[in-house]
Parts: sequence; structure tokens; C-alpha cells
Amino acid sequence: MRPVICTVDTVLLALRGDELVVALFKREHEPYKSVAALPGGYIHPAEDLDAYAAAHRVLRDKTGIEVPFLEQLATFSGPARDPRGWSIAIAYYALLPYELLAQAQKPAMTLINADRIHTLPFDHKLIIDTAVARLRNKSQYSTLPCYLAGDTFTLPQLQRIYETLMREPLNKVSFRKKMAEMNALEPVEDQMDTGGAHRPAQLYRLKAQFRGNLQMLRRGL
Amino acid sequence: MRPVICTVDTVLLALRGDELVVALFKREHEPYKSVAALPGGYIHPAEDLDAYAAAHRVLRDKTGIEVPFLEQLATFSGPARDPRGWSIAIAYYALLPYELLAQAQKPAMTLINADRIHTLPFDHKLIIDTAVARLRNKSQYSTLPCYLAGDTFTLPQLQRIYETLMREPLNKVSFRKKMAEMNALEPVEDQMDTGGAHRPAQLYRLKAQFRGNLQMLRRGL
DNA sequence: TTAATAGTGTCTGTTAGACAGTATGGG
DNA sequence: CCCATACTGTCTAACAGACACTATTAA
Repeated sequence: MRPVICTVDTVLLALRGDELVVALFKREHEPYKSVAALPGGYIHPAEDLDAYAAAHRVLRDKTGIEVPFLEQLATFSGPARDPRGWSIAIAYYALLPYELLAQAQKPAMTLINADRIHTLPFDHKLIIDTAVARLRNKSQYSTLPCYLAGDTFTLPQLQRIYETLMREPLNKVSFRKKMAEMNALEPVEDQMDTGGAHRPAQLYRLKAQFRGNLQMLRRGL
Repeated sequence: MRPVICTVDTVLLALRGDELVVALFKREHEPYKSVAALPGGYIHPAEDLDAYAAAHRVLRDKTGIEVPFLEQLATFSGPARDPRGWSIAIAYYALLPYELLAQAQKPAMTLINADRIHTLPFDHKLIIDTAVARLRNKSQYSTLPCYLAGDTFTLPQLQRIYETLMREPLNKVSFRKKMAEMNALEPVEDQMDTGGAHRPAQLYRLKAQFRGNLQMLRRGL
């Protein structure tokens, strides 16, 4: 009886303008060698404390980045998803600011629109679709989209991020009330947005206690 | 290099009166032989189409029941959770009406209050706590609690189930508006609740298209 | 008729959101 | 001063929930 193949796969997401992109990497090994696919790899029992640590390791190795947000998505399994045999992929999704992803550009990496995925090896299309659905869903009632902004950001910038994810315009007054209600942001003292010929906006950052975590709204946006 | 141990564990939940109970089974094998724990077992690659099918098989074997609702919860992993070595448990949670669970009573099965879990083998306390938190959370905005009622039920019965899960009284008018908004229930023709000396209630059932699925509310209860 | 619970209409306080006003920078 | 965008106060409409009223059964 052949053992079950145990892997982790990660969906690394960022916002490039108003486009949600996912990072694919040219595969170094068979199967599907040199085809673009989600970054993933075998679990290393000798090295990994758990699957979360394995996902972190995979992303660190492929991108050199310590991602600010990484969460388990779901586990995909079965005999057909991997030609090597019956396999398990514990899938994670990670969010990061586009600037961070762009400056760590690796030759094997390509960014593609996460809403227009066509054919990919394994069941990676299904995994990406699941991750995007989860991100869009959680955006309705949590601080999740903050991880797609930089370390500091203005409320108008953040609102544009939410609007892009939710694909609908949001009311400015309500949006600010909801952000205040979550109580997860703090103003950055004496700092303002660089910008054009107009009033600068207050800069904010996630409070330290919420970095890596999420804060939920009782009622969504 | 020893292979990763691949298992599924299932959290079988039911409402006994106003008490949420989880089914534990006396273990047949080492480790923790004859200790009560979550029903689970190895994935059988030759037999299981995927981990979901394995969870269904485990529950069928232990209880003889085809559970009406089964959903993946999360995957737990690491070197310490199982004394046999580095392991993965793909955890599922299942809901069913208490009557169904009670009539399939097996000698190895015990039902314990899901809110008062103390020590259990492996990380089964963590898995149960995660399942209960998920159930309570999804109860706020979905049809999930319907699977704890029988095939047919009245709205007052269903409201009591929601109230038990959410641990707060609900407004009758609002509750009914929300149930209507989800549009997932249909009245059962010409049938009324058996009961006492009072007006009988209309019986409802989940529409066929929603059995095994969930319907979500845009804004919670 | 009474008791008991099912189901519904009405009113009220809260909240979401439209709108328009003020604030504050550069040109 | 003008323009553009940030922020905020006000008003209105929608919604949630309290309350009470009607409906329907058994005894």
C-alpha cells in the first residue's frame, strides 16, 4: 500500500491596482516540470512544526518574504488530483501588499489575474477559486483587506481596496463608521498622505494586537 | 524518513434538549485503546474517493447513519498530536437530529456536553472547540441549525434551536422575517404539529435544493 | 369559555446611507 | 481665489425589535 502524498499549497494574493493577482511559480520538478503552478511542496516532518509552518517555509523559500497574513483555507484530497497517486494538499492563502511582492520579484514567478484563471496543473484552479471566494466573503465583515494595503494607509485608500474586493461602491460615512466600530486601526501621528493639490488624508495602521489576526464586524459593511 | 500519518476525525453534534452534545467512541486500537475519543481513522487510499468520503465512511461504520450534513472543518497537524508520529487529521463536523443519533445507539458511543470538554486524547478537545465555534458562528447567518432539527419542524421549534446555539433569545418577528428571506424552507402541506391544548404550528422542511447545502443571510439574525 | 401557544400588525428606536456642508492642502 | 479631495453633520429611509393583538386548537 503506497503512502498518501502530503503537501501544502499556498495562494499568494495581492492587489495590483484594481486587479487581484495570484503568484504562480514555474515548477522545478516533475510532474508538470516548468509549468506555472501554485507554490507548494511536501511536508517535511523532520523540519516543520505543523502544516502552517510548512506553508510559511514554502513561501519563504520561493519569495524570500515573511508574509504578513497566512491562514489555512481547506484541504484538497483524492486519487486524481496528483498523477503521483492519492494525495492531500493542505491549502493556505496569504495576503500581502503589492509593493512587497513586486520588490521580491523572482524569475520563476508570474502574477496572473485571480479572476481569470484557466487551466492549471493539479486542482490549482479550484484552490485559487476557493481562496478568492474566501477573501471576498471575509472582506464583507472583517479587517482582512488591510493586509493588501501597506503598513500604513489612508482611509480613502483602504475603502478603494474594499470596494475592489467587493466589486461595489461603498458609502463613505458607513465605511468609516464600520472601521471605527472594529477598533483595529490607529492613526499614525503627524503623518499625512503625499498627494496632489488637496487636503492630505490621515494615515492609519493596524494596531499591533491585530497584526496577523482578524477583527470581525457584528454586521457586515 | 517515516511517512506522515493521514487520518480523518469527525465531530458528530446533536441537540439533546437545550444541550449541545458530541458523540465519542471508545477506541478499539492503540494508542489510547478503550479511551473515549472522536470517531476517526486512517484514510484508505484504495477505498476512499477523497477525505470527505473517508469521513462519511468512518461515521457510517461507527454509527450506521448516513449523516444529513457533513462539512470540512480544518486540518490539524504536527509531530506531537499523535504519539505514533508526525500526523495530519482532516477534521469534519456533522450535524444530525438527536432522535436519529439516539436510535442508532451503539455500546461504544457516549454523548457528552460539547461545551464542557475536559481532557481528551490527541488534540480532540481543540477539534471539538473549533467545531462548536464554527457551528455557533454559522448559526448567526445561515440555515445550518436546520440540520439539528428533524426532517420536518415548526418555526417555534427551529427558533428554540437557534436560540440554544446562539445563547440568546431572538425576536420572533425578526426571526421569521429572516427565515423567509433565506427562502430555504417550504411548508409541508396539511400537516400540523402534534401538541397540547393550543393552536398547532405549521410544519416546514428544507427545500430539496438546500439539503446538504447552506443558505446564507446577507445580514445575520 | 379558558388556557396556551401560533402567527401577525403596529409602532418606535437604531442604523445605513444620501447629500451637502466644512476643512485643508496646492496652484 | 479656485480646485480637488478629506472629513463630518444632518436628514431620511430602511430595518430590527418590543408589544400587543388576533387565530386556533384542546379541555
